[in-house]
Amino acid sequence: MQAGTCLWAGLVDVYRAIADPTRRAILDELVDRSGQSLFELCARLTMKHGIESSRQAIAQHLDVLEAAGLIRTRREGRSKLHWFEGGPLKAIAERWPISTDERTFER
Amino acid sequence: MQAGTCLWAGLVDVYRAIADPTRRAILDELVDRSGQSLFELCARLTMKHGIESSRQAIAQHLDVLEAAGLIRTRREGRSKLHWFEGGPLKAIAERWPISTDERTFER
DNA sequence: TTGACATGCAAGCACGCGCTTGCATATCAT
DNA sequence: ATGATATGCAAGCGCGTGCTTGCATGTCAA
Repeated sequence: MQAGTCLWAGLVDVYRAIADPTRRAILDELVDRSGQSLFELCARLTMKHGIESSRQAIAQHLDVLEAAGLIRTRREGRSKLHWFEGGPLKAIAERWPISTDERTFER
Repeated sequence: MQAGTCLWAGLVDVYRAIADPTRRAILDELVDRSGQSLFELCARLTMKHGIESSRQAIAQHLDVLEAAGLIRTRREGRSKLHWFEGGPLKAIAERWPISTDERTFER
């Protein structure tokens, strides 16, 4: 996915990115603690979220999230650190009316 | 999907429901005009959104959206009318911080 | 009742997605 | 230099997903 299916990297919309529960947990983790590396994420996802995905699987999820603009990255030595980026989520929050008006059930 | 894969109907989360572009267009349409029937939706999706999915395909999408709690339905004669329901979207809007603070990129 | 209209149900299929496996590259300590 | 650490790249696989096809059920007008 990092390469075999690396045709995306632009055709990855935010909606599909957050469709996967593991990717949502990654976002939760990065909000809780910024600038984690891949190894840190793997460890804490296993500890706190009960996720047992492999390192490669997590790396692929990170690629999808980055392609969707939901995380920013920066190399630091031999590690790659990751930051949460909430900007793209605005589109979702503003697209449909959230509040439920009872009158909407009438014609 | 309406039956063959009708094991869901509860294990359909909101995130997966809005992952499909056709389903998002359906929500847009129902927000724009409440209480549409399946036929109305098919027609207007083709007209305004350039979607050429079959009636059965749209019906299956509606099942997914209803299972996710994103639409409510009501039978009216031989038609089944559909209403948008924004409640489940709250979970998404409130889960992660939307506003992008530049300091988040620092450790 | 009969036919037309609107939706429901079921089975099968092609493709994408997430995962694994295996190896390659890059950086740091000794 | 050498090994250890951390990540990158590529190919392949199983399964879920969305779609199609075909028919059944239900509702209304004549």
